[in-house]
Amino acid sequence: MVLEKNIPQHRRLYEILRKHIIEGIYQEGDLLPSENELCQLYGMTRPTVRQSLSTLANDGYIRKHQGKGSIVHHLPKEIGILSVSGTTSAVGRRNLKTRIIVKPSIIKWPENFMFQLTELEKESGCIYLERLRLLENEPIFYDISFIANINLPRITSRQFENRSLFQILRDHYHIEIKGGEQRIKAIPASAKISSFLSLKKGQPVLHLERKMETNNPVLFLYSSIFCNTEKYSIFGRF
Amino acid sequence: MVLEKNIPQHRRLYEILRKHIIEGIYQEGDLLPSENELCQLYGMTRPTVRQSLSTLANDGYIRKHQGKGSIVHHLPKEIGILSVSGTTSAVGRRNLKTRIIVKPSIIKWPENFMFQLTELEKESGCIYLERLRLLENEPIFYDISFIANINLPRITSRQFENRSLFQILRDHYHIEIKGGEQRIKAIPASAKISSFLSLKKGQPVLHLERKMETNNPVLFLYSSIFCNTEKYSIFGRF
DNA sequence: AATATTAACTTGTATTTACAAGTAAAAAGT
DNA sequence: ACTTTTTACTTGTAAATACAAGTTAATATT
Repeated sequence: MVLEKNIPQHRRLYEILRKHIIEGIYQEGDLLPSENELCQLYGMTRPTVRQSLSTLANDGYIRKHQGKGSIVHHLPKEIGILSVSGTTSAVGRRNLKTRIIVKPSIIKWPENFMFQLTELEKESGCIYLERLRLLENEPIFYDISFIANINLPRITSRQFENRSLFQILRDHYHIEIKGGEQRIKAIPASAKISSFLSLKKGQPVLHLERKMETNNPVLFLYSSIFCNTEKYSIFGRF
Repeated sequence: MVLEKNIPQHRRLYEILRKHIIEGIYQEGDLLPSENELCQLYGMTRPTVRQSLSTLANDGYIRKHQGKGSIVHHLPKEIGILSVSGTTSAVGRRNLKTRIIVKPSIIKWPENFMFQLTELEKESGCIYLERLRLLENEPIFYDISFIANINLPRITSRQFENRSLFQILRDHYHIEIKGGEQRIKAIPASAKISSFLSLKKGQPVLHLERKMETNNPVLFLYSSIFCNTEKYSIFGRF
């Protein structure tokens, strides 16, 4: 859609190294080239290289050891969609399908919303949708999303099937997820959730309430996610 | 115990600002002094100040906006023990008590341990303990800990009551938590867990399996934690 | 052969300098 | 009164330089 040209050098190196790690060119336990070598290889100075490595370390791709070097950390082998350690959610994707259950529509915000809303958000109303996400053809997530209807023209008429919501927001509206917060609970599955996740009613389900920040300071994305964790676990780094 | 003298400047500023935020001297939404002002105030140069701010941003205490400044982010108001966003676990502590259920002892590692162990770990055996943690006098966490028995003399004879395990490790053995990973599941409470957490058997319980890395590259801490999330949620930033 | 020392690496910390890019308020123009 | 432009701030990126401190392997010593 839009070709980003002005990517900073440290970002560029970050992406290169990250890709190499994901693709297995650098494997778990491997030593990355030293900072000085990376400087030479990519024509940057050490502070710039160090910034890339620092971000990689923060995102859990490498660990740094003084005197030794940067060591590639093992990738999460479990399901990575909710890991949210990296900037994108591209960690080890499996066979993931998305099915729209409730098509996106503009509604009023629910009473007693799970997060505190700003006045601007309340006035704007929200875009609402429900999706079921299947992993290896098994229903694992039931995802209810709320997005404040701020500067998102024609969003309800877009194709959401088998495309990441985040991808649409990035490609069409230049919206990037910068961070967020979440609350996690274990709850008994309701009738609705249990049927979608093919569980017995009352079986334990993981419930996540998330608020995501974007590069637009007034725009947040909210999700209420129910997970069947009988087979898969949610994985996280810290 | 040991007085750390050689604290780097960026670390020092990080701790100062973090403390000010926690204590409410800087409140949510407030603008921190600009980078140049901080340079003057604390006699540092901008890269040094920026390193402090970068860490604060990473730990979720502030958000940075180009052209605007560093804005104090709201602190997690829920229970912070498992937030683990900061370097220490000092986020908003409430009335938290710890009760030892199984006193620390040295045992062999369980068969089929929840994480892959190194040969060194297997040989060393592990220190095992079980603790119940109460929040406002209600049992919330049941924590089963495993620590590889590597360079930890006399640890089984130490006082664990009402003292953080991490604190003991830091004060007596200079061990700091650097990061880690975890798997999260929702499971039905077993008879044992339900009785400790005063729940009905089969009620949903959050189960966390954690592996924590330390400043000693060969030493890891492991915990299997069961949480009663009826009243409190686990809070996390990303 | 075993131990201690040295040297050559590695990352960590810190200063100095410069310009780019985003934001907000003051100043100028209409 | 309103809009546009300028200005003065903010953070972001990047280079060049220096030394400290941890690690490892080669070297010298015992």
